Amino acid sequence: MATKNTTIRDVAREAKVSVASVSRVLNGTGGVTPETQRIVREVAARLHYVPDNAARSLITGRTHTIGAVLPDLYGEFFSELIRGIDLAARARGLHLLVSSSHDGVDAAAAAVRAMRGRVDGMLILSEHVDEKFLEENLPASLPAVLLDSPVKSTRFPVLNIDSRAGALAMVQHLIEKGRQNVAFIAGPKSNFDAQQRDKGYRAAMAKHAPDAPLNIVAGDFSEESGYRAGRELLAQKKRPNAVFAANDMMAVGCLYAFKEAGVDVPGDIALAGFDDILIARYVTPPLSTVQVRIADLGRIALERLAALLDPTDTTPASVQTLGCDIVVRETCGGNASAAPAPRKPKRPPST
Amino acid sequence: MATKNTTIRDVAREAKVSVASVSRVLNGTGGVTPETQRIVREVAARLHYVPDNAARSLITGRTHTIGAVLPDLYGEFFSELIRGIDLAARARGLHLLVSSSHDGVDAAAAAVRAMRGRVDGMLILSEHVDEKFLEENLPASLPAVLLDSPVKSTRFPVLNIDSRAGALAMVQHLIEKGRQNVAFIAGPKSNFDAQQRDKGYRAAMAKHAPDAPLNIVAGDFSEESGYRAGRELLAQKKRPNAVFAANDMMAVGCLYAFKEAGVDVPGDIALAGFDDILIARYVTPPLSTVQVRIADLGRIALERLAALLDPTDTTPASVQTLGCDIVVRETCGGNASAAPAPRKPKRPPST
DNA sequence: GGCGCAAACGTAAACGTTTTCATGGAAGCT
DNA sequence: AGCTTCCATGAAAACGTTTACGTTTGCGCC
Repeated sequence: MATKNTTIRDVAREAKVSVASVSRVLNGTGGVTPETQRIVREVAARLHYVPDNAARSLITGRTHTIGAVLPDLYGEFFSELIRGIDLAARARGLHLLVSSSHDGVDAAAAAVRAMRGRVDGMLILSEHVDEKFLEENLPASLPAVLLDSPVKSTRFPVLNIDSRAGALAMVQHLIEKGRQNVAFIAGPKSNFDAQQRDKGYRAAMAKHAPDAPLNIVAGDFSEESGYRAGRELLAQKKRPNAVFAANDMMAVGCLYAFKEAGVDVPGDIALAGFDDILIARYVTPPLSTVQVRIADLGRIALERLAALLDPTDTTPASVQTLGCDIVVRETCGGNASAAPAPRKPKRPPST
Repeated sequence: MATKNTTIRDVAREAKVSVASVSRVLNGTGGVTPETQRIVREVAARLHYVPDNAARSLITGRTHTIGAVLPDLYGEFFSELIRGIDLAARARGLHLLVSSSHDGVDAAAAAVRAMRGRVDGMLILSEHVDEKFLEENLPASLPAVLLDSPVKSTRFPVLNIDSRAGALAMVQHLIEKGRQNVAFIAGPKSNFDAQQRDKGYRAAMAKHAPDAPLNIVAGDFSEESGYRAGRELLAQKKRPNAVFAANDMMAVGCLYAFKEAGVDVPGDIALAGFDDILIARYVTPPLSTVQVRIADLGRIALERLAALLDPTDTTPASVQTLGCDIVVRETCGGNASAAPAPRKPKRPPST
């Protein structure tokens, strides 16, 4: 069990060459006779030799690993993001070190620092990260890409979802369907996306329904807060005829509040969410929402980071924004079919 | 940008002590005057010193990282599993290197080998892994825990979901509700869980409804295959009065097939799935299913692995099985309330 | 045949830690 | 006082690679 692992020296000895030659063969650096190569490879295979990554990293300064620092994420957003990152990383021969599940600026700082010497670059998604944070916690030489962040940095590329445009488009759609009185269920104040969606709502109202009153109720992205918001809206003297929730879970909560009160959706009140989570298409009636291509977000972020890793890269840091599309189902009075079409068959989870 | 990172030598020089002392202080090995400690810490903080993990790993042979090798997983199972693992890992000061998204035995082998020198142990969930595979691709000294696997090894602990018992309980429940003619929508032949659920179905039928015919239709865990299976069942001369699908997505597909055909669920046919994915409670009517505590699975697996990492550990390898509970909603003629209660507020995803 | 040159190969330094061992000095004991 | 014991500290080895540099070898050319 505790047998020593075979090292490059063992291979060298067995193959009757120097360690340098073994290294050259295995790395394809060239300058080795085909015959010698054959022998080395044969011996390496026979001894089950696998280079030790720690030693390799130490000398080369490269780990071929990138770190993903994420907040405490649940559900689809998380898995899709990781999937997008992992796929893109694999395509480039990079490994993925994930560090999720930490709220608080201290936890984030610890996570970032713990990656020193472990990764070549980082993908960071956290409310708590600003430029100062990065200056303090990131080694000067570590490239990083920020996801979904308000910071405008000259050093770090930022990749955002265009929440504002998505929200604007959806609210505009509702208004064009003849629902002027659009209410908005807001997300957490501190959340960047929530802020952007709020802005989108306001912009759409100002532009397309300037006479209608703004009607904003608080929420925190949870289903329960959506449910409460729904009841609150029903209690208003003048009920809105459309509700736009800052995310799908709140929209679902709101939907159940409406159902419970016997309010017809979309007959009495139209409803829309944001994110296009899986359940959006399974609630009754299926929920209109704004789709974010999360896996793409991960992929693009990783590609941006990979570019940074390449020393010949000269692309300046910039803020890039990923568009999102509205998907019209039934809750906003669209004309989709009654039963959702079976999803295109994806490879199923193993259980 | 490319400034050299500060090393332990820089700290030692600045603090006017030897590198040994700095190492001792920072690792809390003891044997250092409080005063010296103070100085070292102060200098280390001032210089933003962070130890290089590659060097540390090289000498200690420990990386404080565990690797998770997973197949190409989508959705909830994946994210919950990772979450469970990550949480438990963090609690132990371990990092998590994930390698998902690879089917095929070769990809799995490459993933496993690439982790040499990068991790202290591995969590492996893959159809393609058997004992021979591990012997060939795992360094002798690397501990590993297998998830959801049929292999019985003396060297590697295995952690399974008790799919068989869960399926048995659910089918038994359906029969006890008066539905003797339970049909089963099977999962992929090669999938271990699918096999276990099949066994559970057969066992329950044999024991509690020995006179009813077995009625098994094929599926592949996808919603679409569930939909097709549903239509197939409806076309039978003698329709079953209950359907148990090997996972929730197929149950949902089946449910839409029934809805489309105007079949009342659970009035005409009862329905149940397996996994308790999020959408199970949001379809109409809410789906009865078998709950798997996936995050727990991840947590327990990691704890098992962590125990293996401890050299004083003597626990022998064993096959451990994690129970699962049936959750009765409306599709099996249970008596749950009409609208699902809002879920207990979890921390919301960031978008 | 001597010369130079390039290709193949080997030697050893370097990477940044941890850890063993040696050393010096202070303190405790008789 | 002389002895041992113990503790804080430093010097240096070790971990397994890559790579700069030096050495050998083979070969063609004059």
